[in-house]
Amino acid sequence: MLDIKYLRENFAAAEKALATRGDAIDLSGFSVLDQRRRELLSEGETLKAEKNKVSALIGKTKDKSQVQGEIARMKEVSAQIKGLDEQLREVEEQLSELLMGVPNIPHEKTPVGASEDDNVEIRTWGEKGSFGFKPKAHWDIGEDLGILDFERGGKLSGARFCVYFGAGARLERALINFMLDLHTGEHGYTETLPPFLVNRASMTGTGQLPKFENDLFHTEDVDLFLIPTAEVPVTNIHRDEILAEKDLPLCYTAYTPCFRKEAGSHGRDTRGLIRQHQFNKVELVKFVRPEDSDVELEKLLSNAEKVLQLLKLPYRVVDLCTGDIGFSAARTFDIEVWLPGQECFREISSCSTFGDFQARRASIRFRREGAKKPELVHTLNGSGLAVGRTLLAILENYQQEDGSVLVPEVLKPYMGELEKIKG
RNA sequence: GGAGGAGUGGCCGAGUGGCUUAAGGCGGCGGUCUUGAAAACCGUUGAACGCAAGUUCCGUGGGUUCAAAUCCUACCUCCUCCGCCA
Repeated sequence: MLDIKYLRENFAAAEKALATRGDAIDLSGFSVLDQRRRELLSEGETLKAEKNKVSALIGKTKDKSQVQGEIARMKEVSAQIKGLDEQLREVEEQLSELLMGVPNIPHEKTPVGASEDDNVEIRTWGEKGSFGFKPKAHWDIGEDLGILDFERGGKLSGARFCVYFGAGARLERALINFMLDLHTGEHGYTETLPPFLVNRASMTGTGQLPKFENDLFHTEDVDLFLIPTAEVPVTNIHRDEILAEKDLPLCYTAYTPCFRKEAGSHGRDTRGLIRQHQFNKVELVKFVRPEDSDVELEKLLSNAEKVLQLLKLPYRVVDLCTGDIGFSAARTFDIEVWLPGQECFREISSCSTFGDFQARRASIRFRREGAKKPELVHTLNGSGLAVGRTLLAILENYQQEDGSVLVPEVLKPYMGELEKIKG
């Protein structure tokens, strides 16, 4: 959510900045609602002050017959207050609906652009391997080795589900443990294991609701949602809290499965592990002081890159433009891994800063040493990494001509020292 | 799922319609004393909105009343017991 005061005082600038996102954002109702709200508030509060004063007087008067006139008048005033409060509630609801639907203002460093074609590649790492044969796509490698079974995934659940077997299942588990150990052991993150189902308030806090309910799986008998990313439960850990400055930055990592409807992507990436309704991810989440958020984003990004470097998987980093960043994000770097089987780079991590956008929605604040007033924190998060996509990148990059797949050096301890996955 | 009980400030906890501007304690912060510390003593200590006066917040939403932490109501959460269960 944007700062209502900022919007009031910098309306034109905000509108202009939001326009760089591309899609039309209607802020036209804001000024009228904002002004109406303040009028109702002031009118109601004047009456409440009067009511409080006279009620106290009535309370002090022993002989109530002397104050019958006041009592009758206050009855009238109470009714007026009730009416004003009702109007205020309606105006605030409309205002909140408007504000909750407005995306974040892009960071000043976010490149301006209309679509993903305007994203800026900022670096590449590693050598694309040269194969003496035509590299296969991971769905063929996985099925040939008997470690991925998309057909049975379909039988059990439907399209975009998969069953892992044997060394494939173990490789997924190895990657989760490897990533968590790296981030907790080397990068200073605290491991958390949050709920995979969350309530409406949590989804609203991070920005999935109210706008993107269609993308979420929802439970029928109780009003809960399956998390689309660990960002949601982990960021909401500190919802409605005031943190101590000395505890910042707070850095958490979490493994969770993620559930996405992928509404609107019918026909895209239908084969393989790229776009599943359920996938595993190790997430990194930070709560930081505003002045530290740019530096912390760089660190977060390098923490995610480290995973690919240790796995020796080639990748590039892309600075997303204003037209391509997500609803809540102010700035986003995507890490894209090289997939030789498909001869393209595919997103494997998305590292974002949200500024105070999520913190305001979720009311996550901190108090500076010695300060009286709390301030909003900045929140950041990034994948470190998407596990299914990492597994498929390993299959494609480590495949051998005979159809086997070498196990990356750093994963061997997690794979019982297995050297190679064979059919 | 059934039967009871309970939700008050950072924490504990008093408060059963107006004298609550939420007692008291703990913790935090500042001070006195001290070479320094501890102890003791004194003071101070929530948030939101509003230019301000002021208003609101005692789990959440409704209601009763001139007046609600307090009464009614629905919901949520936690605790105890029973049942079921990994």
